[in-house]
Amino acid sequence: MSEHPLVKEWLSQLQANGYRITHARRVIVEELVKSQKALEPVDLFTICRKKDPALGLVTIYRTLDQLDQLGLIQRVHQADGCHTVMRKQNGHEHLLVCTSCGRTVTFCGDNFESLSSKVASETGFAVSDHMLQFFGICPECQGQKDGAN
Amino acid sequence: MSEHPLVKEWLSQLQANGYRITHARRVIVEELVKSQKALEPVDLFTICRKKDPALGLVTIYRTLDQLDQLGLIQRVHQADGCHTVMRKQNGHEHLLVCTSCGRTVTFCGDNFESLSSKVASETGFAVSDHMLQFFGICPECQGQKDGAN
DNA sequence: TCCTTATTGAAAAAGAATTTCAATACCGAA
DNA sequence: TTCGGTATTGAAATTCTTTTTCAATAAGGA
Ligand SMILES: [Mn+2]
Ligand SMILES: [Mn+2]
Ligand SMILES: [Zn+2]
Ligand SMILES: [Zn+2]
Repeated sequence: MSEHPLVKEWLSQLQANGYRITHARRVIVEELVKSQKALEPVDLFTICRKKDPALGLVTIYRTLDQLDQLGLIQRVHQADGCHTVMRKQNGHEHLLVCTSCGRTVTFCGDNFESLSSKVASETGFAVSDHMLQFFGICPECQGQKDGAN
Repeated sequence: MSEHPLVKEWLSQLQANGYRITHARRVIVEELVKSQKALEPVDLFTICRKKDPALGLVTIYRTLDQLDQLGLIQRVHQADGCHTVMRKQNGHEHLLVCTSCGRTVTFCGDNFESLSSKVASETGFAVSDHMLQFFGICPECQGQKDGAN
């Protein structure tokens, strides 16, 4: 029952940017914040509908756009495209994604300082950002396939 | 006029996998191999149509699928999705993508050996792969905005 | 050259995302 | 608390992308 502190934070951010706090937005934010899986818009729609049967898919798309503009969510890259989203991690955190079920965990410890400046000077590009993800099979999915584990 | 050696290589690979070498496939492969930019299917279609005005967009999609299955191309991740493709680099090479024009160069030098095994043991995931891209502005696009450079 | 069949492009269909619009819910001002 | 302006909503229509179907064609081995 306890409300995830990020929900309050996100709703405040929306409000601070001139958006109203509506029932639809609250439901969507709650589900996005708590999800441990990368979700497609239509997945999120299905989940949110259980809390608000009148919700429209179009509101999912609109709200995702808004949260994206506020930098609160990110697309998750997978072999077949970037159709899922998750809440954005801190700058130094990246995603490890289960290719079987979409479950994610985060990790940090990458350090591209020297590599990116080396690449920048060699190519003339002004390097401003990076995207890093690890892929693998989560413990639960390993168990299902291997039997006893 | 000289033909890119990769064209021959890709066509051989297609043939080795039971595909016929057709005019459409040759044109598509030539353009993909030579492109320095990440391309959307419809971009590739427009480009290839200049060499083969009868080409159908559906053949672009089909050929991209085949090349993808052979591991010859990869999706390029960008902030708004993964709608573009490029030829795949060697395992240790990654893409630096211009967020303004899509031009790409490659770099290597990342080393996730120890990080990925650390993450694996901490999370229980079987980590098998990673995806890394750098983003920035290429020299040409820098010049256009800044004036003299 | 001939024959088999993989491949093709057009058209239709399916799927995903966006736009339009009238009804409604939010929220600040009385 | 009520009221009123307007941001937000869901349904429907539209647009954009990708896939499927199918008859005609072209690749390439015999
Ligand atoms: Mn990082
Ligand atoms: Mn690497
Ligand atoms: Zn899993
Ligand atoms: Zn991606």
